[in-house]
Amino acid sequence: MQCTICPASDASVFSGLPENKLGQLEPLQTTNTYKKNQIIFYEGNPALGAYCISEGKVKLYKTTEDGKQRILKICTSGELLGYASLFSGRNEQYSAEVIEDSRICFLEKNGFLGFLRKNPDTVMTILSRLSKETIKSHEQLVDQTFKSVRRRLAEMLLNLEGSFGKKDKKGMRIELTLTRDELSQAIGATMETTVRLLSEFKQEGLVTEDDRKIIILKPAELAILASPAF
Amino acid sequence: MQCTICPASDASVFSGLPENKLGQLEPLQTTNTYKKNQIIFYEGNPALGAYCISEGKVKLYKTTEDGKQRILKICTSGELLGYASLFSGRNEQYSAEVIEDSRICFLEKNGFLGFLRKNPDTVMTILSRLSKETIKSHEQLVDQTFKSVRRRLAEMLLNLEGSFGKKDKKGMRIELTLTRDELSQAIGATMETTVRLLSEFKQEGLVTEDDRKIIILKPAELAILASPAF
DNA sequence: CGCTATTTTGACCACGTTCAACCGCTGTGG
DNA sequence: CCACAGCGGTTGAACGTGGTCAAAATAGCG
Repeated sequence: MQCTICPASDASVFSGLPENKLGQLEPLQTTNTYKKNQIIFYEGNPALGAYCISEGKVKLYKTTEDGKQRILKICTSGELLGYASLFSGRNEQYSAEVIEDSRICFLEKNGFLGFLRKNPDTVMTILSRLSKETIKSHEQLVDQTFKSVRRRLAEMLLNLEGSFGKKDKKGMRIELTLTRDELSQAIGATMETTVRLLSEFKQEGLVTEDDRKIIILKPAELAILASPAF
Repeated sequence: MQCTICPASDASVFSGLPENKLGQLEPLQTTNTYKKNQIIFYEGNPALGAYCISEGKVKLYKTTEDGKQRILKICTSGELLGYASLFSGRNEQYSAEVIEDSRICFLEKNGFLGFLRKNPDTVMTILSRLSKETIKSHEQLVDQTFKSVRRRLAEMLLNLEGSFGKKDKKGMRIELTLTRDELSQAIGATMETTVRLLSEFKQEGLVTEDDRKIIILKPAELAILASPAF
């Protein structure tokens, strides 16, 4: 895969780079394809480099000692994985698993760092991304501390709509197949409560499902559920 | 305050910079002193610059719509505040309140960014710090999701011991006066449960208190409480 | 078509919150 | 000097959200 013709180049941290700079990036990377359920790396692995998603979807999650998982983020084209561990000199801090067939470019640590040394603008872009990630993570922490599962679920559905929603005859269709387990791991609840709440939402006519994809029927009412009073 | 003689310079993101570079930093900053309970900035304020703690202690916290607070971090000499908002172009994402008389240097946004443009090493140091912060925040999220309050409290006490502990005739004394409210906000629980658990810990002889400071008597046993089984 | 994985439902229970009262200390004004 | 307000801390009782455990139903897949 050539970076210059990568469909994700607009959305990536390399967006805005002149063509010749993008060209310098190419020899540093190796492109791999992954099938659904493949693991890109595990939490605890040494950090070998960064991973740039050219196409596809990846879930990032942490696992507890007793095997429970918490999904931190679902990433898609243009997003960079595993860079915080790289810059902090730590091992990988989460596992990355492909949830939709993907093409992902690996940027080996030293080559990547060398490239960054010559491209301060890209460093600033990465700094901006990482900052947003920290901010997001802090928000998630507050949500997990104070908000009910019901509210976290409503918010998650609206978030997913924002990231993966496609207009559909019935409503906004979330183009992403998550198991109930994954959805519950993304909001920090058990599968059972998530299932119960989701069927409540269905009975209230807020959402429906089609081909294992959730469709948001009444975003405004969901937004009310996601608001302070609940 | 001159950066070249700042007691925090070793611990700061400017550590390792040659003296002349540090000198270039000085005209960019203004030093302020703050008394306990003073607010440095509020969540939602426009991000005007970064704040470098020369001396003292500061709590960073987020507030919910209904006034509840969650402490994200307690910062001390050498730590930089408010930089994630700066790099992401957002408003301040948390409030910063002084919990112990402090001397804090303000680095105005444009001057600071200009300095960084000429000091890529400092940028990489910041990148490393921010990465660690993100990692920490992800860990906190997982803890908040799965661990009991009892366990979070035990871990917090050990963390505080690590950051602020001083050897004492009785044990490790945490040199930090936190109210019960603040301690509970730092672990994401109510004051009542925190009080109850803390008095359990006292009855079990794990900790004691003296002059409003917690003293860890049996770190090993606390560490057991902080481990998976509990 | 049988078998496994995923989802759904039910019953029960506990952790932690909420609400309320009370204690002990400190500072303040009559 | 004492009364009392105010604040931080402590304790008790009741409640409810959400987790656990178990079993059934449904869907996916060889």
